[in-house]
Amino acid sequence: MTTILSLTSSFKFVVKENTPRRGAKRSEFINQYEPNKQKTFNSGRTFRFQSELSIGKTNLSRQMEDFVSYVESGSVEKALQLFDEMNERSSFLWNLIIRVLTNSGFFEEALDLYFRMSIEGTKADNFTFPFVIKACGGCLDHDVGRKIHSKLFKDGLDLDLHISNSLILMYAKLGCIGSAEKVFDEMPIRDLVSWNSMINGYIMISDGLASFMCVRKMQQYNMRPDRFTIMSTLHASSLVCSLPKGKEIHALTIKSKLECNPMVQTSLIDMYGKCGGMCYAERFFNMISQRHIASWNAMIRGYALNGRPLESFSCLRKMQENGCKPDNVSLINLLLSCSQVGSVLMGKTVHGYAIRMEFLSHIVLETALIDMYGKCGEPRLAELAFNRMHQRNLISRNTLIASLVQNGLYKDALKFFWDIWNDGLKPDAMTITGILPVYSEIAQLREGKQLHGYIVKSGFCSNTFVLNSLTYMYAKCGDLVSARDMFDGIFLKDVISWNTIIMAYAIHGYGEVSVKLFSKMKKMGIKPNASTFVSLLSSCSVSGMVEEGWKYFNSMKSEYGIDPDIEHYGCMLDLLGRVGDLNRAKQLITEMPLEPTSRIWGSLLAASRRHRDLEVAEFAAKKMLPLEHDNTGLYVLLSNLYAETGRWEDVKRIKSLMKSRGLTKTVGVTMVDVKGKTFRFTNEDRSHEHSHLIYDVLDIILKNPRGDLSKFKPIDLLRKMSKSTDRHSVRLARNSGWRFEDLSPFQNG
DNA sequence: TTAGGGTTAG
Repeated sequence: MTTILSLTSSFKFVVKENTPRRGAKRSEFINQYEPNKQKTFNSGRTFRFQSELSIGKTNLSRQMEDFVSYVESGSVEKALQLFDEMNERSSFLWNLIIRVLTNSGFFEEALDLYFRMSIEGTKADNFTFPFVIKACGGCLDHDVGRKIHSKLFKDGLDLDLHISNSLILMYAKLGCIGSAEKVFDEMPIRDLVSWNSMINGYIMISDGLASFMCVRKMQQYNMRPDRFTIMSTLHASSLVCSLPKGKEIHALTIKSKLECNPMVQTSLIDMYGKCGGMCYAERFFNMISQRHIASWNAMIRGYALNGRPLESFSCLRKMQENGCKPDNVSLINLLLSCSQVGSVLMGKTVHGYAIRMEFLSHIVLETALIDMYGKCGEPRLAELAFNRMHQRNLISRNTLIASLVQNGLYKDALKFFWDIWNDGLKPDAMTITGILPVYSEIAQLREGKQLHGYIVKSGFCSNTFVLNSLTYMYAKCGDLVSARDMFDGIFLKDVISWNTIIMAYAIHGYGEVSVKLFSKMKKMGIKPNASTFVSLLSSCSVSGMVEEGWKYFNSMKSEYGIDPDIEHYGCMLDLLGRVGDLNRAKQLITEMPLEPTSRIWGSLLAASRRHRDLEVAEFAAKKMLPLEHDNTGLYVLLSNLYAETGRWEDVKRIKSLMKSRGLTKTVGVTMVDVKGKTFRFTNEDRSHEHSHLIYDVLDIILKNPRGDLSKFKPIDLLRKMSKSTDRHSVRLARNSGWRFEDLSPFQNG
């Protein structure tokens, strides 16, 4: 027989360990508990097992008393030490030790002790299983969970009230809501906990409506809601973002005399914050006599979620004045406000405070720091914060990848993405949605397709977020057909899916299709948001649909209650500029209720250049210059316009102005991916050995805008090319056995 | 001894 001798406090972080209970042979399992063998768990705890020791001197009843008190107070280490010293362990003692481990979050250890219990000959009973099942849910161990359920079925214990209640929650935690419902339906007797577990189960899978329906059904069975029911339904209200529903539950809380419960109070503030009712949250919060830290934190978060970041900081000050010290959660919530303001200085202050108060390392806080640095435009600081973490998980990696992508550091993002596999982890849907924009930006369709293959293999194909990103990736990489395929394959299309496909057709110049898709979207009952109109107005712009453009622009406020933002005005200006209505464009700028940005003036400038209107161009440039004096594009645009109208003196003036201000022309680079190799080329670039050939084909392509190039067989192209004066390129093409897809512009990629 | 709990990162 082996016993646990001691629990060392060496917090060594073990990334992944295959515990023998997963499909291992029984002998292997027993083997790990050999005398003097040490075992480290994922939690970082290390147990050492030694041969049986006899103590015998201790007064048994006193020992038992101490043991129970350690378990009651959650003193895991002391309880384990005492458990270790006990010679005879009844199922009662085993149940207690498994209970304390599970309730302290040592799920893996609790499961190991459960297996040891049976090996040592003590039978698990109806008191053991609720905690063992909870441990399975805690460490998301689907296999063990199902195996234990089968064993319970065989032993006839599966219908026990407490065991069934635990099974409902375990299945919900594992995302198997169907299994949870089955357990619930088959229960011969259900108590309030059963109903609460099912209600909470729906919350776990983010199904607020199902949760409400379950509450209604529960009331039909004459079950009166308790504080757990109230907390869950408040959570459900936040999930469906329904303030009226939340208020209804607040009324029920008062009726049920549960309003004074601190946890219910926090849930109420949280619900109001998440449903956009901060005034109700404030009113309620001011009524509370004894404010708990969680209530303060819920207020701080509420302000951040409602776009009132500065007030979340004043709330923190008030909290401190009231003698309540901020904790990890307060700082996590504050970081959200820092990101909203985009103030890295405020973020650094929070970071510094966290270090001084010794809140680090804390994985959630550290991840929030990475996110803040990324959103504040400091990807290198995000990376630094990541590198300093003692423990990293998939979420912290995903956050770093998203931060790098947001800030255009695509190569670094890819490196961290591949590191996920190297570190033995598996990317999840969030990783995929984080990294996919990289392939869109660098237009690497081949790699993008490879990732698509991984998505299919990993079963993320039903995830709307993933499919939205794939739609965008294909559209940006020029493969509109695949983009449409992706969109059509989305089972639950959300507003982002529709916005993406509308934008996809817009960027390919098919504005009419975008408009049709918008009508379809409305028919399907999807409510457009501000981004929908950016996509839609861009579509009208690319296709020069002025009337439709105005119609949609005007409907934003009147039909959908959306105030046009600067981006929408920008789209309208692009549209007016494209059709050459410069006067109307100028009028729109003067009439708009927002302060024109350089983007707005830039749009007018580009339009006036296109229509060779020097007067409007100079007007726009004068307005733009104070806002963006270092915008090279502005100077270049103006200089080109002067050149086109033959004002060479002005061209010289602009060029010397650029020189004196230290501005150099930014070169635009186009990248083409051909057979796995990326080629970059710039305007008028003739560095490639086949540049004659390339320019000839380019000429053919340009003469066939919007034409279906696939119908051109290589021989046709060659025939067309043979008419070209450059015989050399044709000969070269024939000799090299050139095919259309072999167009490899410049091999300096 | 039994089950369910507030605010918390992408």
